[in-house]
Amino acid sequence: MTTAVTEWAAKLTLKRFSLNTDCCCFVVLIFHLQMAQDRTVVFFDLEATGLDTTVCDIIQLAAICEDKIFNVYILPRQPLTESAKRVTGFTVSNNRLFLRGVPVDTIPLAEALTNFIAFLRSFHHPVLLAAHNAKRFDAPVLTRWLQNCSLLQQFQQVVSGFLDTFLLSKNLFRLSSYSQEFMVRRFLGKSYNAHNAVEDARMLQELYKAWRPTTFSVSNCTFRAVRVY
DNA sequence: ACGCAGGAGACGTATCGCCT
DNA sequence: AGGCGATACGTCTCCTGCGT
Repeated sequence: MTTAVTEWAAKLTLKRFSLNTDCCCFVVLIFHLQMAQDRTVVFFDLEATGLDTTVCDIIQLAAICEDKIFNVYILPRQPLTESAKRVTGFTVSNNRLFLRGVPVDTIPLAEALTNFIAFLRSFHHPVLLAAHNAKRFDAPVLTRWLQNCSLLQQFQQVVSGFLDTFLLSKNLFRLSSYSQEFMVRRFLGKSYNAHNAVEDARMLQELYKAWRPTTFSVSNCTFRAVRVY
């Protein structure tokens, strides 16, 4: 806590703030620190039919916390974009989902999300969901589908917020690239099966452990699960 | 008071990079 | 490719200090 306040004070000296702004900063700081402390961090990743977060379908949803793993596949209603096929290795044929040509078992999306919430509920509350680029991609997509399936309220009872490890890494280090694949090579010295949701989540957990971020750093890159309209 | 130079801050715009 | 925050860069304005 002392370190965190020192970091904050150092940041404040960089700019001139009005009294009101200082007060607001302090309130926000306390709020975020409370959010970031005493929480279970669950690392997750999802693969989707494309990059457009407003329309894409979820194909794979995976999460990991220590050695507990969650992983499900969902048959999308819409075709994958060519780039999504190339990146993820998923294809759809005859109403079946294939991963690099091998068929995988799928379940309905609502069931997948319900099971996901049950998985999250098995941990000490509240849960912080961490993903790489969560703010721009994973969180909006997941939140949109939770709301579509009328599961957002249940989800919010378990999950207090999202942590974006992309923003976290940018706050912590000066690197030439902040892609997850690059950082796994840089910090863990290994290559892995990138763009497989389970492996992405697993590597993210290892990276997080290697980084050992302070509560303050984590709180800076944490945001609430927001209702999408 | 006036003109000038230099620094800091506020903007606007362009580019980069991340996710699938 | 689509979206968007972060970053870099250029320009403008304002303030301050200094010499005349």
